[in-house]
Amino acid sequence: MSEKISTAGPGRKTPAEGKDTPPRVRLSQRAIVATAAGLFARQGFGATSLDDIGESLGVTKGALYYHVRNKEEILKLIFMTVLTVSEEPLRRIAEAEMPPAQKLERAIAHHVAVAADRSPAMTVFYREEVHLNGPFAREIADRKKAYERLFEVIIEEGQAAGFFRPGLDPKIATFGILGMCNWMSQWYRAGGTYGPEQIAAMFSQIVEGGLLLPA
Amino acid sequence: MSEKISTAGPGRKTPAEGKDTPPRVRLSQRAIVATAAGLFARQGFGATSLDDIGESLGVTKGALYYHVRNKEEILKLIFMTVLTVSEEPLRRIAEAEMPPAQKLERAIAHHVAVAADRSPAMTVFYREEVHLNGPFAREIADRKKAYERLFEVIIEEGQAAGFFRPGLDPKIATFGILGMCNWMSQWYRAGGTYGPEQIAAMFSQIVEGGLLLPA
DNA sequence: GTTAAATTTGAACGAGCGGTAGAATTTTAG
DNA sequence: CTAAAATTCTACCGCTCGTTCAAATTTAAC
Repeated sequence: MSEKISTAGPGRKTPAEGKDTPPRVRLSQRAIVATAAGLFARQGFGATSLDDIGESLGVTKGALYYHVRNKEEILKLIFMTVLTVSEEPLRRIAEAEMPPAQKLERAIAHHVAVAADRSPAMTVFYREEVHLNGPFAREIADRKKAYERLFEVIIEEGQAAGFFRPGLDPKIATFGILGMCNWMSQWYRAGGTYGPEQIAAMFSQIVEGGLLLPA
Repeated sequence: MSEKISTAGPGRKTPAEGKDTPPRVRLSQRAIVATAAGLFARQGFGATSLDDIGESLGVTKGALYYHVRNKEEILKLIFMTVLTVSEEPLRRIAEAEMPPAQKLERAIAHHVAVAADRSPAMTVFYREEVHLNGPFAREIADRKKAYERLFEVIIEEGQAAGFFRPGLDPKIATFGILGMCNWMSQWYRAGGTYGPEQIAAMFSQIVEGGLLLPA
């Protein structure tokens, strides 16, 4: 799961590299994963062949196997990417000293930002989880649950501090909030009417204040 | 898309049938679709073979082809089922004479009820849409959009009538609400702590009143 | 330029799957 | 019981796809 992540082998660097050689994208594990994420998001994991991925990269599928163990590993790497990008920032927000409402706002903003920024990977993350098996599937499930738990705790704190409506199950509220955000993978497109910040603001408005105007 | 939906052929009825013969489940299009929905939801469309479906029904895969044109049609029928069950009740709610808040509550309750009642089909509906193609894909997309539009209108009406917070884009609000509900396919299990009505009530509470207590 | 490592190619294999057709079996009507 | 219709089974075909591997090619170091 976490062996060699090195992208370039020994015979890879040009003398004048390291600051000005971005013309052609060298085949690498990262490039494969990024391209595959896009294809998986658009066509589905099962419906995307290694030939497809190779073609998108201008390479034969055989070449992929030098950088990646097999198709499953590509999928695994996509999942790892999403979790890696998501977990730590949220943990920092959860641990920060802040009024609950602000914590929740930032957590939502963070989650929406990731959903927007890593849109294809996010789509794969929440659609293709069925294709994971063995201990890795377990690991992902656990970390996902831990991630959700952070939202839960924020809500619990808000309730305990008397800021949030009591009696509302924090688990369900969390499911609702994450549902709102994660559903973005079904409609959000970069360059649309609203950017991530605006979407996050609207979601926060709904979640905190509700649609109803005070009578 | 809508040829023979008949479940039993001419040589099908037993003299004493029609009110007391439910012991063994006869193979039928409906049974195939129901079983397939469960398998598709659990393993994914692409990862479920016709052999799997046949085995779950105690039948060879060849038998399936007497009731269904091909694998794709099974998927199509699942989509039709979801839409058929969802559309009309929501339309009735949208057209009813009711205060906007109540309309929204009923719409949410309806959607949550469908999500809970048709959980596997719903999971397939929102996960395997990529596998549709041609005019059918278009039809589904259009009807889905029309369904969302009904929520949108309810919110617009609420804003116009001065009950709902103005300035909030009804499209985004709709995405948020439907996201909350549809996300149930990722966590809801029948027999859990809360039933559909309770979940719907909590979602309504969040969407209408928000988490924040009036200061 | 030469050499060794790194990377890619091209071809092939084997498994699994969707689909098909005719034979075989079951069911219903008379 | 019999014939016809309905339903299921068995066996098979062709195709796609993931994977492997030795050969060919490119790249980097000296």
